[in-house]
Amino acid sequence: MKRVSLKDIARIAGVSPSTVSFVLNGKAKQMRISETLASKIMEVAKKEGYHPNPVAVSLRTGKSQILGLVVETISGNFFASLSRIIEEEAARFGYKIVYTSTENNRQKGKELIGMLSQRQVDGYIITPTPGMEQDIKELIADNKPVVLMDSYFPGIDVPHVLVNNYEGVMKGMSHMIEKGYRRIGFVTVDLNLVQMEERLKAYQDAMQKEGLSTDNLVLTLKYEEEKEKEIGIQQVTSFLKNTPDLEAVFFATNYLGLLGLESIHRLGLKLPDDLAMIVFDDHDVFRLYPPGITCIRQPAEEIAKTALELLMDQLGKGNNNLGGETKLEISPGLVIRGTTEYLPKVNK
Amino acid sequence: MKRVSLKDIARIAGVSPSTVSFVLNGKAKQMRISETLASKIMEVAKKEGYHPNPVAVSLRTGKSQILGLVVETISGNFFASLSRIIEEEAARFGYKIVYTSTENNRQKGKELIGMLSQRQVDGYIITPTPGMEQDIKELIADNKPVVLMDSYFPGIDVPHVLVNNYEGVMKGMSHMIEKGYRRIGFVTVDLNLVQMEERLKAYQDAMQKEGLSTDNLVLTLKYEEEKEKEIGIQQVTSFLKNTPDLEAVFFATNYLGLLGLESIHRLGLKLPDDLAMIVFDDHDVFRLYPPGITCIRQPAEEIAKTALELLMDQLGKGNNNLGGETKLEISPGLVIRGTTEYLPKVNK
DNA sequence: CTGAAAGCGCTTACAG
DNA sequence: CTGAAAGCGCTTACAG
Repeated sequence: MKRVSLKDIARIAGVSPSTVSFVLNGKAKQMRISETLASKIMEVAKKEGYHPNPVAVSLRTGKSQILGLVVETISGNFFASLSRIIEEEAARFGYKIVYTSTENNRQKGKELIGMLSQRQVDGYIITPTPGMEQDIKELIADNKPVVLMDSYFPGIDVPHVLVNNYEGVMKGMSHMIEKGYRRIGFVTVDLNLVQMEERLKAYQDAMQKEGLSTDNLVLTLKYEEEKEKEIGIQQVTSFLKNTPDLEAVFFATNYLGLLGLESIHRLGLKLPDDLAMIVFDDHDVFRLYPPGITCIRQPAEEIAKTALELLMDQLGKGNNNLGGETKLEISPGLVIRGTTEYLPKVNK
Repeated sequence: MKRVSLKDIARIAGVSPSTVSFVLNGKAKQMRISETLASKIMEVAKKEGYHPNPVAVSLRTGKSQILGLVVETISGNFFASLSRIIEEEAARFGYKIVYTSTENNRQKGKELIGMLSQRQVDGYIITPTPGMEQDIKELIADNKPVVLMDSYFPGIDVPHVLVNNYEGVMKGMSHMIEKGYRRIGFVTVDLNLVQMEERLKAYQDAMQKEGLSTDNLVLTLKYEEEKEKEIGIQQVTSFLKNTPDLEAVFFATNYLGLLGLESIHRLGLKLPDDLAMIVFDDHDVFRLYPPGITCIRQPAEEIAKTALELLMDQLGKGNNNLGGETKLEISPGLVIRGTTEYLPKVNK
């Protein structure tokens, strides 16, 4: 059962391949092909079950209708959500997604060059990690359509869409402060990424605005250590134990929040009576969790959709309704598990 | 900055394209090309930064080095884990992954035909859902390499790899029974899939073996209703409330477990004192959860790796160390959150 | 209005 | 040992 080719259709319809191609690509009237002939060709194509070979089209046109998606890790709710939505949306524009996760590359020292070298993708959506700057610059220099998600490099002028980290943390801090919390700790990681800096800054600003000191209230884990789960837990545990009068802790990432949960569990602390917790959540992980935790939730759907639109803009598709924007910040939602009642006032 | 082509390399090296092709494809000595010439060509290629155009290779050879991955939903820990591992492993064999989720298709009535019609993939790894039988048959008839994951159709002879559902539930039930639980409920969904049947059967067999009745202890949600989260929760809630002397509940899927948690929360029941819970977990979702829950965990990594190996076998790669096996069942792990101490004996 | 021809970048019989 | 040539299945100037 061989596939029927365009040439087959031409033969059967008794016309030349070019005519078939024009008709099938909707250029019939542009080429002034008679309605009669056009519809006859359409019919034959349909009857024979003709589907153009995308590989041949790609070779000829230089377009593959495939987008490269580079995420940190496909497992993990946030990135999985992003991927799912991007795939859905891309399909609407006739694009497929091939994805690569960078988690190994970073460790094995492999770059996403491997990805780049396969230049059969029409565009890239990338969640940047430190050290990827060079690769992205090459892409840009190569005139490849690129959109960054979740983070960006201040030095590189490329469209990116991410949650408004500063505003998110601010919202969360305001909420905590309003609830009466004063001694609020902040646990972060020394990843050299803008979003981490923004989050820390917002925390500091929020505290300062209230005239609250942040001395000894910030724990910054080393990135390498953080990944050693046990080491991370011990550092957080020690931080929680040795910080006097701690009333609440803000975890700057979802992963840190998990470390925090384990620490709290080990210390036998009760949420939120002994300690309240607030997390800049990757996504909706904490929906599983019992009350006593406040989450800043990132709107994965909005981020993903926007990123794809920005890419479509570059590819000349889409509605261009985003104009010349190259940076979009999306306000985060504030999610509180179990309603705010679970975050009691603190007796000062 | 145009890409260098094979022809360019040939010109620069002063040989014909064929020679370059042979050398670069490691057929130098097979074609009796002199070492000197070969290494010279290699050098030029390297110096010019030559990378073969995969699209051209694909058109010529009919192979794309791309595998199609069809999962139910990419968001969701289990499938995300599967995807990640498959991507990793596939990369080792030089394959990329393009994936499609079926969650929409099912609803919108679209089949994965869209996927099929793009026949530029070399093989398929598919998580089957009801109604996909016909598509899979076509693939087989078309001689496409296919491996099913997580489920299979008894009527179709195609390699598949999944967890041993029966044994998994058996293990879990034995554990509960050993702990002293007798009135154990079972919540499932009327999905017409082998794995669901196996799970129910194991529950029934386990109970029967102990001479325990299962009358009124099984709740089967309608698939459509299950998806309406609120309806599902209400049904489970009502089941929990109206089943007298219920000591424990076995949830047949992860999603059902989530409904169960919400129900338990709403009823104000305390885990595991008022009610113990056991879940056939999609993956490691419940690692987040507090003690009192027992999980049957599916070994995503093993499943994914095995599936890929089976596919590589069909593609003529790999080690063929799986022989002629076309069905692999993997024993599930039994994971108990917070150690078994959290599952107290029941006073009968 | 329509067809013959070139060419996208490779691979691989085939002929020396 | 090496090169000229065909061909994978399309698209698109170009010539009628």
